[in-house]
Amino acid sequence: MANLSKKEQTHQRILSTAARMIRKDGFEALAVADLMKQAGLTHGGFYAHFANRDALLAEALDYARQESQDLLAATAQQPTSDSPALQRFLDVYLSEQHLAASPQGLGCPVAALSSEFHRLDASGQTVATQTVADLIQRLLRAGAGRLNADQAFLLASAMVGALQLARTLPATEAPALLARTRQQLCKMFLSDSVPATPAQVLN
Amino acid sequence: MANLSKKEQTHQRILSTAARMIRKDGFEALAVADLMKQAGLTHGGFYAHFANRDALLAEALDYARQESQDLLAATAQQPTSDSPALQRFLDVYLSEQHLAASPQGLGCPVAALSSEFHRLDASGQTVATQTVADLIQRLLRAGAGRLNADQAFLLASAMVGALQLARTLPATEAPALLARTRQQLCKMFLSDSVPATPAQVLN
DNA sequence: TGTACATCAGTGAACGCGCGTTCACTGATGTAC
DNA sequence: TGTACATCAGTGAACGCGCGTTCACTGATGTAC
Repeated sequence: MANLSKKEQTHQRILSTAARMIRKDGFEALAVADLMKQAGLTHGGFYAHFANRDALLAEALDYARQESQDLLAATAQQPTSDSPALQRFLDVYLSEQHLAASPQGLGCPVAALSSEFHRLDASGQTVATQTVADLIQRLLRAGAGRLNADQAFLLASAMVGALQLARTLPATEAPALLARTRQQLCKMFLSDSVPATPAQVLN
Repeated sequence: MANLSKKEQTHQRILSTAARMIRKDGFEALAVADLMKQAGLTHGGFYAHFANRDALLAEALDYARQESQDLLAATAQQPTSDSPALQRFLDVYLSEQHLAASPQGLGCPVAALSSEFHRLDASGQTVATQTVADLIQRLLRAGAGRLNADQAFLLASAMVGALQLARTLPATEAPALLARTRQQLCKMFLSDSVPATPAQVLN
């Protein structure tokens, strides 16, 4: 970040702004003039930084992916905790803060945008695929041998789906529901000794 | 359907068209003039049927909810099968056909649209909440005592998330991945006798 | 150190276009007598 | 049965607006001498 030219700094600022906007309001709602205004610029300069709006969307998603990855890594790798990495990942991902993140333009872009990925252009699709693969990879790494690829995919699906459904249900119930979902997933994927049939987990 | 007036028939035709369009391209992409054209009408007549575009979106989501509910009920209640209702529900929901449904404007509207629900207006939110609650209720009923509410929410999250993530991953891998996800979920939520720790299920 | 000039990131007016919405009108339908 | 009229679903021109994109220009920066 230190050796960026002024233009590169501006480029990053536009991307950072766009990464927030797409998570808040979706890809389609992002207007070039609005983006540039929010980044403190005028709309004409946009095309000195990006070939067109579609290219910006792909770059912004990639920026959000990295940002979210850095944040989750930083939060989950606090050395104070001695719980398993996967447990900490679940705690952060299914937290009340993360539930509230995407309306603020923060948090995991998959949870914010996954049902819109298939409308991106070809290069956007590539970034989207990588973003999903990234999330699964991070779970695999956090699982540290506890998970295989299929289990990581299922866990990622459940986590992403849980955030999206919880956001749609009444705000009064959502946080508690999400907390209980986290407990279920922890018991299913983190208890080595205890068998984890749902009936046993919850009754 | 038999006793509908001509205007009511037109209304249903617009809704049916809109329900397909939103699942295919999302809420934001639906243009009033395009919708009316696809329904075989001119755009001016739109406002004799709906207060405005937002009201149409809410009604179209509700139409898609009912349509998807009817279809799933019909498919899953085939009397030829003697497998549990929940198993049949999972088989249909995580099928290759359902994976391919939303790009065609068919299938479960939650799987097609869940990350866009929070951008609907107030009455749209109400329908969205009901649509999600509906999906969970159908799982509860299909579970027939096997599931409690929290388990149904987790299962719904996993199913919706799995479809969305599978759609983003390479099309060559997606169907097989989804099939293995279905197997995992069946073993986790349908085996009464066998303990279902993921490690045991898959290794 | 001071002046002249090239570079180029960012500006803002302008473009063609499609959007949601309005409204005066048309023409088919069905009722009144 | 036949004519006159009211109803009203649907038409299509028009509106103001914001969109993505273009491009001639500005003015700050840094290099050459």
